[in-house]
Amino acid sequence: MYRQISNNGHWSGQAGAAYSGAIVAQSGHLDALVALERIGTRLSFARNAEIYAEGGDSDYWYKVVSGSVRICKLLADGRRHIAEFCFSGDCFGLENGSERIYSAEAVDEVIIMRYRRSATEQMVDQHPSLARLLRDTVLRELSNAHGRMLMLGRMTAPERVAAFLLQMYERRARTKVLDLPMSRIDIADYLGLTIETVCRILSAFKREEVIAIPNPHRIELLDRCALEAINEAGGGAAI
Amino acid sequence: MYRQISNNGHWSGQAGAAYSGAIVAQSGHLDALVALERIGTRLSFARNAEIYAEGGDSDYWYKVVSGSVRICKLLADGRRHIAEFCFSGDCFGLENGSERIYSAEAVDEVIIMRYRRSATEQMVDQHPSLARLLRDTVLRELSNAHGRMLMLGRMTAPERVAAFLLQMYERRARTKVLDLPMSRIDIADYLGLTIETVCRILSAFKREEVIAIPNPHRIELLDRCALEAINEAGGGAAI
DNA sequence: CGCCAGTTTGACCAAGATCAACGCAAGTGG
DNA sequence: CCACTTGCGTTGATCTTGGTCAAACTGGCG
Repeated sequence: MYRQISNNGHWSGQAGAAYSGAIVAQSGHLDALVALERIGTRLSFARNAEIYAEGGDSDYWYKVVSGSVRICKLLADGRRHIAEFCFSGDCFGLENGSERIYSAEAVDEVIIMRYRRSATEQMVDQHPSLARLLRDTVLRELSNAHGRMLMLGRMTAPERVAAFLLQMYERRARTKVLDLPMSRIDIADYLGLTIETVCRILSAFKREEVIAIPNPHRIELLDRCALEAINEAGGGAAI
Repeated sequence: MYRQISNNGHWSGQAGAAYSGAIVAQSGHLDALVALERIGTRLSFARNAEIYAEGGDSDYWYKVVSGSVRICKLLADGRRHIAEFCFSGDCFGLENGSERIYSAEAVDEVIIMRYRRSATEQMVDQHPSLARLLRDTVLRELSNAHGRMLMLGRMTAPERVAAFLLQMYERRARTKVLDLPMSRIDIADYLGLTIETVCRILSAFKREEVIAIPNPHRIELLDRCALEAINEAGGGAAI
């Protein structure tokens, strides 16, 4: 049961103009976005630093500029669940209630934009297009969540790992060589498996020459079709 | 498959149940709601009828007036997954893409309101408050989905069944006597278990006098604290 | 070099799935 | 009215997947 979290992250105060991903990509609503940009603050966090804690106030929402973030929850008896990984361009921390149900942690070195919720609320009322943009972001998240529910509820361990690899392929670089910033424990807690099972299945895939594992954080997809076949059996990739 | 009852439903229909009235409950935006009402159509469906099919167009979204709806997906090899049960007041079919990823079916006799998406889109731009209302609805759904993910990924079978019973208690009548409109198979597919496991665990709860089962569709919560204790161990109820 | 965190592998175990039979109440048709 | 069917639900016996426990391996670093 080793699972420590190192010291805290640090700010780098200045408001920056870092553009990538979810909201910006599908825009065409530039004035609203520029205004949104103006109310954001740029922050940076060290590996394993806590971005916000379970139980804290949800006064802000965030957008990843670079690096990876995990949204997770630790149960009383040590079981952990990772609800989502967020990569550059992804939004997180958009919540309904006033209190965080999950915490957010930096998987590696992370830079994010932080937006005050109240300020966004006002802007959203003035810019219907921004409202729709935000709503679509949330709807996409909801659709992802449904895919993950299907995975956790009805897919076997190999199907889950295959789906995970394909998902990472789609969401990160669409290249044969996949670099995974997160640890095996993170992957296990994301897939609802144990670290040993994840290892064994990756090893099995390696044995079957479906993937290669030059080092633990780098996986090469040698035979993506094989992975897709495994995943297809379970109803298609989540996400 | 469905018959149209009358062109216009009425929102006041079933104010009441705790969880219900997603949109209505927190309103106070009457003009927008009345306008929304005007673009809705009231429909009714027979038990097990399909409200919309996987793969169909997502031109509409819906709100349950009475009865229960299941949002589900059938995999190629027969595995089935139920993403959500919707009871009176709940919205469903709000989606991002143009195509349905899940189907919706009537669990029992159901009456629903149907809203055209395009019409809603226009209204939403004119009524910022409605936009926020809709977004909050989706955010609540997202939060529920996260709870379910935790359950499917990290909770044991007894924890899931306990969580399910408590959830039904909260969402339907908050009375000792719980009537469950759905079948055991529906429950199993919702919890990511098999029908046999659900039966066995319900029987175990009955043996321990935590619940009584006067008939398959009626369960009495004799000892809600015991259920809560079981559920707590797994990180608290989903929803 | 030895230590430490993370990863991998093996042996064994148990939760839950699968397979099979039976119960039971609501139709249905003779 | 009574056999017969049909669709759930329940229970038992057995099997499999993935979890648990334990030990070995690897690469980085003081």
